[in-house]
Amino acid sequence: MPLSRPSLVQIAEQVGVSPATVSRAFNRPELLNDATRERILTTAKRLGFRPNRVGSSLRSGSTKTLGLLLPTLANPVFAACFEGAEARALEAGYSVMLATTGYDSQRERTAARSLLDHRVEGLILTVSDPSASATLDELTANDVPFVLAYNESDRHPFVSVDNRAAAGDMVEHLAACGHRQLAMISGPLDASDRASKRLDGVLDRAARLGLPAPTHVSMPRHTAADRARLRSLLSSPRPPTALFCSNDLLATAVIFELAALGFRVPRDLSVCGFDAMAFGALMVPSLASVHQPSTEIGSQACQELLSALGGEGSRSLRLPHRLFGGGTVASLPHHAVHPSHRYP
Amino acid sequence: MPLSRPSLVQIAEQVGVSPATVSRAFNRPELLNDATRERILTTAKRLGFRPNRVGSSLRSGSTKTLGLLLPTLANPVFAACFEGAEARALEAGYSVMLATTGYDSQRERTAARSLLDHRVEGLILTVSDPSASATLDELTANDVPFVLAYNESDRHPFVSVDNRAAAGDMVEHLAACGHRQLAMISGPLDASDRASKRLDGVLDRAARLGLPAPTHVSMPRHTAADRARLRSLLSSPRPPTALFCSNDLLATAVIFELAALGFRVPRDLSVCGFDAMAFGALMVPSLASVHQPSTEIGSQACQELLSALGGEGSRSLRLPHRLFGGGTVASLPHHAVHPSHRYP
DNA sequence: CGCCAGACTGCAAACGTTTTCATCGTTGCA
DNA sequence: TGCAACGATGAAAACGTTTGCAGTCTGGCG
Repeated sequence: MPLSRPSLVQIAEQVGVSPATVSRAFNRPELLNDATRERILTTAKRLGFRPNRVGSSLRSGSTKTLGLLLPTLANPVFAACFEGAEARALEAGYSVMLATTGYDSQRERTAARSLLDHRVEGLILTVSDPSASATLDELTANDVPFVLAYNESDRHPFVSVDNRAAAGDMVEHLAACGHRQLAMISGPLDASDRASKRLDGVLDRAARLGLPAPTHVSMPRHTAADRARLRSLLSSPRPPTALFCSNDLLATAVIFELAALGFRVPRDLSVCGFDAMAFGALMVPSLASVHQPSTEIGSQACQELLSALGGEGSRSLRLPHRLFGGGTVASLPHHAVHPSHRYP
Repeated sequence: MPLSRPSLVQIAEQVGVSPATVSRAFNRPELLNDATRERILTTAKRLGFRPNRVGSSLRSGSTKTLGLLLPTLANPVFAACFEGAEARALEAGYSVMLATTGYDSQRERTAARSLLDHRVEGLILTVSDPSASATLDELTANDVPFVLAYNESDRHPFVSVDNRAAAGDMVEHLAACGHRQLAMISGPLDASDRASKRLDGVLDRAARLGLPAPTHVSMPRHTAADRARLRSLLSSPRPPTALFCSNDLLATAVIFELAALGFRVPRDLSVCGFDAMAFGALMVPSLASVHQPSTEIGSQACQELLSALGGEGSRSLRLPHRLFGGGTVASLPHHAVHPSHRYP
């Protein structure tokens, strides 16, 4: 029952060997005589010794720790990302230090600094705008390896889906269901490049399909729907028949507010989201959405970071997305829908 | 553009003072002559110096880091707990190291060990069974301060709601709505003492109210509903009219499976959950549930841990729960409901 | 003038490891 | 027999801080 955990040297004294030998018993066991190794290991266990990573990190210069910097865990997408990254890190013998930013670029910087102060060896992070991020500049200047998650960038390694294409696919689905007048609903665009890319994808694909230009409504927060803005959108001269929300949390909030405004989904209006969180599939009606593989985004980002640390450099990855048709999108009855446009 | 970040001594050399003085410039600025302090701080900034916490931790014996050990972040309850704890820790100048256990007591132990190896100064954790947990024993033996979150225990400090009472209150609500034959649905009881306490609460309160003894069905996982078990429950001689699920995720899954079995909620069957995750309020119909203040559980647990570290000892706290009536629970029409039993 | 307090700073020893280099037997082989 | 090579271990110097102690200098006061 050791009051303060024993150190290497205490074990060394007990066993009657040098500290170096004890260290080797844990790190390079094959170097030791079987007998000594056993002797060391047993007394170590008896005294409840575990090597102090602080000392080890200081001397070796490696903390075996990765930093993870995400907007919020309230969005299950990021929670899954963490779990993916954590699992992969664990396999590689790394630990993970998590910090959240609340979509705030100020906190983004201070949190990143804090992680660096702890001497994490690299970072996985999601930033507001990777093309103009003080945090990323700082990381680059300090030669800290990092991999972006969810962000897309042509200057930095990232792991994400192809947000443009994914949003486009959803537009295609909506069009196939007979919708022509679309609206995109998002949070503040400057706090999420994902939302921007998705909006681009929506506009682009709509144009390509010959639909009238979708309108865009920006909500004050990423996950809450403002009733007034919603009302004014729907009372415009040519109101949309389908609302594409930039994430599932927002989509759910929108559906809720629509109910309050007297609109029923999907009878009066179709709604879809993005992320395909597990929850959406259980909603009644189920939420139409585009699935992005968050756990894999986390684990792959971790994988890329690890190989960067291993000196192999890291690629950027666009993982496949998948369209989830759902009950919240209805086919407009008065439109003939070409069979090839149907989704399962 | 420093290739490897400079150290205290480099700054000291640059400025022409001793390392001790540089250290003081950051930790005890009031001890220094204003001029020297300024000189140090500016060159430190110029060279991009930030004190290395590894060295600092080693020497001072304090890492200013807390460990957080939770079952899974896939449950928003725990995600919120993290955010609460993180925020409080940040205020106190602490960082947080998070690890998840997946409800697995094996991983529970190894993850706790890993956190201790990092020399976290204390732990906030949720275990399967606090009354028989090898992990807790180990923590106690090593004199590591810790606070349980969500668990209740008479041997260890904890922060939670009163699960028994909370579950009881929901039973009361159901009874007030005219339900008499209840069923409790949970995951494996041995992996969650919360579920056990809630079941106790249900049985106890039902007995007290003179209801027939509720049946209990255990699902293989905490968040997934097994269709077969559900079917057999509902085809029993006296099927329940209301299902109390031990958490909201499970409740949602149950509602989904019920739909597949042809039951509509709440017309054919009432369903309620526990946790009152934000999401449930947005469901249509909204999910009846018992709210537990997860963010506060996290921040208060952190608070208690901090005061334990400060030597003040830590209390156990039962935070107030709150009943959320919701659309998934219907009043049985053929029952007169006493007005005093109504909930807002 | 002498002395002391106080303000400021430096010296050097830790903290718990890892790792290079050296040491010392032993063994294999010519 | 001599020598190289090898296996097993130790000595000691780092890694970047913090901190008790001691030192220097200044000014104030008797």
